Amino acid sequence: MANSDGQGDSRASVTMENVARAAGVSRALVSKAFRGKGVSEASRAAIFAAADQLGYRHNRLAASLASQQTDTIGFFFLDLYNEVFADIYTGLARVVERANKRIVLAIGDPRRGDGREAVESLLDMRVDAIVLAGTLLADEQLEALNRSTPLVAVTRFVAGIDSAGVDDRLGGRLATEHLVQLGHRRIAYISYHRPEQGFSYLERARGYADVLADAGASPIVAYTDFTRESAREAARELLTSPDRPTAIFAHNDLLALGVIEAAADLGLEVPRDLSIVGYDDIQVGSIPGIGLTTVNHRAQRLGEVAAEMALAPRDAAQQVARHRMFDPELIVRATTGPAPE
Amino acid sequence: MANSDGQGDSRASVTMENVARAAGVSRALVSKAFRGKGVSEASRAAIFAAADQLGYRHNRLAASLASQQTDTIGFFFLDLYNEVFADIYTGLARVVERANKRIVLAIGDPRRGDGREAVESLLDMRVDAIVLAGTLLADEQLEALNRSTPLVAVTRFVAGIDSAGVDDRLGGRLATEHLVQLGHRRIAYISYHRPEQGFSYLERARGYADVLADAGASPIVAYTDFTRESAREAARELLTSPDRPTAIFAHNDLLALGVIEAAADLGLEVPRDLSIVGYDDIQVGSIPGIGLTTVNHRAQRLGEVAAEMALAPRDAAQQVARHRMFDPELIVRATTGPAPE
DNA sequence: ATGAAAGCGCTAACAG
DNA sequence: CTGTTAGCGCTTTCAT
Repeated sequence: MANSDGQGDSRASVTMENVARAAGVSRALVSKAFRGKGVSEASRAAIFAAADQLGYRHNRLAASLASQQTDTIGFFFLDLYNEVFADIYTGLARVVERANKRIVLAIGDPRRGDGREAVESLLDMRVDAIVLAGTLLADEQLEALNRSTPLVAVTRFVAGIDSAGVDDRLGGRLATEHLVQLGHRRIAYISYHRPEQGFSYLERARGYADVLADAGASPIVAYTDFTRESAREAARELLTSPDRPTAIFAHNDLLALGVIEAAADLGLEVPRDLSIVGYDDIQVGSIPGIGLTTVNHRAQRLGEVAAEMALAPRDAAQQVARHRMFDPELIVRATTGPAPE
Repeated sequence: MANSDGQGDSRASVTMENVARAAGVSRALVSKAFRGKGVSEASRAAIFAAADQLGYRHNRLAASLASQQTDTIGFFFLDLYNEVFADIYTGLARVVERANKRIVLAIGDPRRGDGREAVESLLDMRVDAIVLAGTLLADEQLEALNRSTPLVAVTRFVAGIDSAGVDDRLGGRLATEHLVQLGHRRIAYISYHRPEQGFSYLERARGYADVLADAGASPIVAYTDFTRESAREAARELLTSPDRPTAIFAHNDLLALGVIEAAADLGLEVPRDLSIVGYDDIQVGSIPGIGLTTVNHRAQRLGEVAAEMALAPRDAAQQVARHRMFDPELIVRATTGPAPE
């Protein structure tokens, strides 16, 4: 009795044709029944009965090919280790599901390239639109991609591309002002940088620079590759330099966690010896023992807004890109305190 | 000049047929060229030239439909907020990419159901195999699914299903013994429980019970839904009970973080007033300020092993399921200390 | 409401 | 090495 357990092999897939025959109707009718189109109650019943009797499973590949639409939104995000993307996804998924569409994911890796392949894979799948969070692609690359599939960038502003984010310059300012008010003057900024591409997520750095200029202090900037480990190293370097900073503003919370580690590595106490501010307000930052001061941009909402844009057919004639921008909010917790001395 | 920017509309997709015509060859040859089959150098060049001149993009939908294979592994994981899945994914992706296959993801949500729909979506996509991490589906459901598409369960053992994991009973024992050795007797366990399904991830709890029995102590168990918030509540309840535990062993690190929060909520100092042990050894657990004592199971490796199984065609005639089991390791950090008194 | 026929864009034998 | 001929499983007019 090799393999004859009722359910059968299921290797040879059951097709609509089979269901149609079993239900005594045409293939077209089965198709309609499955998509909730007008079908008589009798047929519908017969069809569904036949379908699950045969163990029929709708083949989305074939359906998408035939209908020329996938009803799917692609979502690329940079890093599975950065919780902020979970927030964005949560908001996105909520809206996309409500619209009865699907999401297909492509995950990048800040340690390995700019995620171009991951995004390409989304294009290959013929998604209706792509939402990008934390993309490392250059502006021109994004603009090129946008020509073949509508893009929505989260937390990133590029002229011709729809986007959702907060005013990062203001965010950078809030963070830095907070530190200045606490008496800090030697304030470093840990950023992302990809020299070969000639771009960065610059606005936060601008806000930082604005405030330092007003305070008559000079910027100290270190670069990372968007991983906690690299932030840890960058911070270590900063903190072992002759005139070490008394505060560090990290481009995001993940990097800030790296800074916290570096401080501990060097036996510095936070915030007594070093104040730290992040950006994103990820959940782990609020855990007692971390208590990270940060800038909140309501990532879930950004995901929702991005989803709405991705779902809304951009009006005819490539109208001008839509940019939705909100205000960030400073969240003061335990990693910031008065400057030493 | 409405929209005539060279690149064209790209709405009307370029097909293989177009490329073939432009290159002066047959459609079949284009197909071969794109799949690295034997094609003369001349044709190959002409084809690729024509292809990217026309902006051709290979349609995987059509390809999969025609070839009856997607070369894709589906990966379901429970929760985007639990870093352990990032580790598993990392290992999985490494192996799958090396094999030149693709991964399609389906993400669950412990707050909303058992992820059945997410897994179904993977089946709809006709993936070659599905790797499940943190699935909440019942054994029978998994067995049923396994009949239509090969499954590999990570960190979960079901008789008929391939799996990769560590000896959780041993892991539970290691964690609990550690606490007993520190003098704790009132040790609670925070678990996952889904009563309506009649199953749990039980092995860790068994290890815990084993040790408590040996120590002559009695178990104290609380249930959660696998979210940090619910662990926080469960712990709060435990910690405000008349004879509160001096130690809590959480089913995983994410839940342990919730316990840490609860302790802080109640003004309890860790580990002076309360010792905490997690399971998974996620990265954030090692951050100074958290320093979570935990059990490591090398999640990345589990992902790799699972990928290997998913890629290896299970031998003819449904042979017996393969189970790969490793040994867990206790990692002692700062959240555990001597029992009070 | 239902069915017939014509594809969607590609791959898979099989010839040549 | 190259082309021809059939489909893959479904959706879509367009009749009936």
